[in-house]
Amino acid sequence: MDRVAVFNEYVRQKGLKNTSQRMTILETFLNSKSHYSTEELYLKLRKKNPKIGYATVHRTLKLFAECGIATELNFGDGQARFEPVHDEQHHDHLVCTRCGSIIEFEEPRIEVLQDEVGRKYDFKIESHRHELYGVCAECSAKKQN
Amino acid sequence: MDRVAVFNEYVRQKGLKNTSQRMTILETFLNSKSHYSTEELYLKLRKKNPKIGYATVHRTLKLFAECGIATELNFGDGQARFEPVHDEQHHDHLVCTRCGSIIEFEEPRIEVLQDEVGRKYDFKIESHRHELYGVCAECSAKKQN
DNA sequence: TAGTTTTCTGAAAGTCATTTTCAATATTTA
DNA sequence: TAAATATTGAAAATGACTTTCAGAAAACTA
Repeated sequence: MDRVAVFNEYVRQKGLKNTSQRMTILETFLNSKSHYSTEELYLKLRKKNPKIGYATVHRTLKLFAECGIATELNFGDGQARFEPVHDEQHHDHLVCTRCGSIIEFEEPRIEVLQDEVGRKYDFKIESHRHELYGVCAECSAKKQN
Repeated sequence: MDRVAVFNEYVRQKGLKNTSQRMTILETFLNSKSHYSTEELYLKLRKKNPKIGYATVHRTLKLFAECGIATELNFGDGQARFEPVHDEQHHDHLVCTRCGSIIEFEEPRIEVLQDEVGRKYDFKIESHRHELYGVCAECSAKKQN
């Protein structure tokens, strides 16, 4: 079931309504680069439809996260970011503290060790955050300021 | 060099001043349980000195993080938390989403894999965040609500 | 399909943690 | 000790997010 279908099903089951705004936001969200903040997506959406409100974008992104087609991220810059959930393997992020670029990485062996930690503490892991902050290859190559 | 000395040295080198507020905050911070939010530490400090201001507590905690004797944490509850840096091995956190309790864990093998990820992407890792969210043993044992 | 019910929307106001401002105060330097 | 400079606390400002509310839109019902 694709993500649009998942969303429609969620809306139906919850007795919510399927509005044109929600469809526009969903479409734009799914076709965007990952890791948009609410603000960024809002600005992008305004170009398509200048009347769309920030609150609606925000509420809709929350709704996406709720129904499992988006993941909320937070890289410590004080703005929530959202990325579409994809079918591929789970990934975490490298965040460049110079240019803000975000690289996704997968490391199944870390996931295994995480589960091990959970078992050790009798802790039921439901989610995790794992981010590596530093300087990306491009920024390292540039002259130091 | 202990953490008080590190702080004094930092203050000296930067041409800052060593005030009684900073000393009180440092002392209280180092002798507290980890993971205090600014608000929590502020309330605790007010009992010692009711005239101390929130802004001063906040500024001083930032200063501690700056000079390396505190780590700023953020567990997604919208409040920054700080913990004193200790000499022991680096640790990360298990955060219970029911009761808010925080368990520290160490897993050197994860650190090794992290470094490997960094090398793979030619990324200079400076810091990281790794948090596992879920239900702690105590909350699991309690009746479900 | 028209009427009814319910949810949505966008603008504006509110919230909350954090950050800044600024005049008074304290520390450090000369 | 005076002069220079940094710090403090209260209050105001900021900024991301959240709520409110009246009008608009969607879904249900007869």
